[in-house]
Amino acid sequence: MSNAQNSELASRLIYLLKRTQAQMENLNDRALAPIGINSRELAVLIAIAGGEPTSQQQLAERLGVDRTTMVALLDMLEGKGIVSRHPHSDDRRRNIVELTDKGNNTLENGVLASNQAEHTLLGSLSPEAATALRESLRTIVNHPTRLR
Amino acid sequence: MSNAQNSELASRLIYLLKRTQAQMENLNDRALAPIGINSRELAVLIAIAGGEPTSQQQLAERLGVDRTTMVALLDMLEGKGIVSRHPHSDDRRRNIVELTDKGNNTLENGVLASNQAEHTLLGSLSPEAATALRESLRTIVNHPTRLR
DNA sequence: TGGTGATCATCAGCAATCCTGATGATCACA
DNA sequence: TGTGATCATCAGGATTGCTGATGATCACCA
Repeated sequence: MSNAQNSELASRLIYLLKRTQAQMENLNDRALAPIGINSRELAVLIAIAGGEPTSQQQLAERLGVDRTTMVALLDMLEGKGIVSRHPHSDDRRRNIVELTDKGNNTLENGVLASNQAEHTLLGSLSPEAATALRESLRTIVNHPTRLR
Repeated sequence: MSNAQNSELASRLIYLLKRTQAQMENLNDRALAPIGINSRELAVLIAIAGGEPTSQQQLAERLGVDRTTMVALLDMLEGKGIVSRHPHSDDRRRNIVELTDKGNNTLENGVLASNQAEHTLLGSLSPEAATALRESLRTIVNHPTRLR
């Protein structure tokens, strides 16, 4: 059995990725709970803050979620007073999504909490291995094998 | 802005892991489709083959899925004639889950297809980086930060 | 022998997530 | 002016996950 480890569950990438992602999400959710948001919502805040004010659809594409999912996500965040929707002055089909003052505050605290969660997840790796992991994932995500 | 990249979405581990996992699952599902199973089902087959014949609950724990989810998963696989359930002779509360002949065949072809999918996912990494990625994920999964 | 509590597989039900396909409002452009 | 495209939204279905209950079976002990 030359490459028997390849047929073991603990070596399958699909298994390792799913487990690691679930662990990261769990750590994130617990770190963010005191702030009143979850992992998904923090991602939305980062996406809003990290670029030009854009329409909901562009925001959804940045995040990799469906456009209809973004509606519910923003409904929730707007209900918490964290984001605001305004019709675009030049194109009233679009909504400009912005962070409120409270939203900026939540984003700042959320990023700090999430950094801590990442640190916990990577605790068993050397700093070099942790950096390499992040960079490898970036490479994979930025080098998408056309999925359609 | 010393570590501004840390507040960008493309550097967040939660984002990178979710995207990478989704890509892996997509590649796997497409590679496995001709065989008649999906990623989750292949994982079940590997878990069954990779250890002692066990109860459904032990199997569920190996895989990291809920015990009630395993019921539906096995219903599907049994319907396809890939696994079989037999009451344990010494403890008739338990079901012994085994691969049928067809199941062993499906497992073999499935692993080959999944290897190909992994190769595609890792195509943009050097062989060393790919190995390091897999090992780092193994380390994280095997070093669980107690999640409860 | 009988009784008590634990374990197993299963099921019903609920919540979260994702996607498809529609709708009405608005825009671009000929 | 009108035709087709784009935007946000909504309704609905499919998938997945979990909680709690059920009936069968077991371990253990009085």
